[in-house]
Amino acid sequence: MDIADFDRPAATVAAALIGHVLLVEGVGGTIVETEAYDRTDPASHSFAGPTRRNASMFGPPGRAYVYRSYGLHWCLNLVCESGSAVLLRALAPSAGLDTMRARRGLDDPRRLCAGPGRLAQALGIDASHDGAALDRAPFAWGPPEGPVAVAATTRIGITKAAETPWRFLLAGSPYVSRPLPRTR
DNA sequence: CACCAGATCTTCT
DNA sequence: GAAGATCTGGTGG
Repeated sequence: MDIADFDRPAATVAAALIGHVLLVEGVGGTIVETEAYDRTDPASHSFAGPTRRNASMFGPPGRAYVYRSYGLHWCLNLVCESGSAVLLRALAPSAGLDTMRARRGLDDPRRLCAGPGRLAQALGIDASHDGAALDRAPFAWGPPEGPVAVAATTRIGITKAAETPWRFLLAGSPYVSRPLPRTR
């Protein structure tokens, strides 16, 4: 991902990010699950306009938006077009496994980064990263290594706009927080 | 595996 | 003062 690529609709960026490698201080892996949120979306923190918490969502694209979830967890978003962002929900861990295991207090690689709170904990993300530029340290990026099969489905944990298919997955990945719903 | 309660706190109404 | 873009550990099939 080039920094300029973030200045597009969140759903476009969310799909394009699948398969890229994200590292924070050299720790991370391949992005396998994302969700998009934008200004016109009732489920988005930005829906009601700028506030103290969501200020980063209305700042320049290509930066981080970090918020506290349920008073317990940090969640990492990547800011796109003004008022929109992509929530990182899961990685396939590939770098700094020992660091992630220590931060998470468990071994199972499938559970190290499967979920927004878990991912942020494994990467050492907290409020100090809010507003940080994504094209310099501690962040580093790598392109997909081959063809990427992206699947789209509904988002998780929301009550408004629950039917909007803005959750993107690396098809078949065992590292997602929840599998693609069964079709029939 | 499914369901549920509890933890914990910032933000906005 | 209520509501969360969640996670974990418990219980019961």
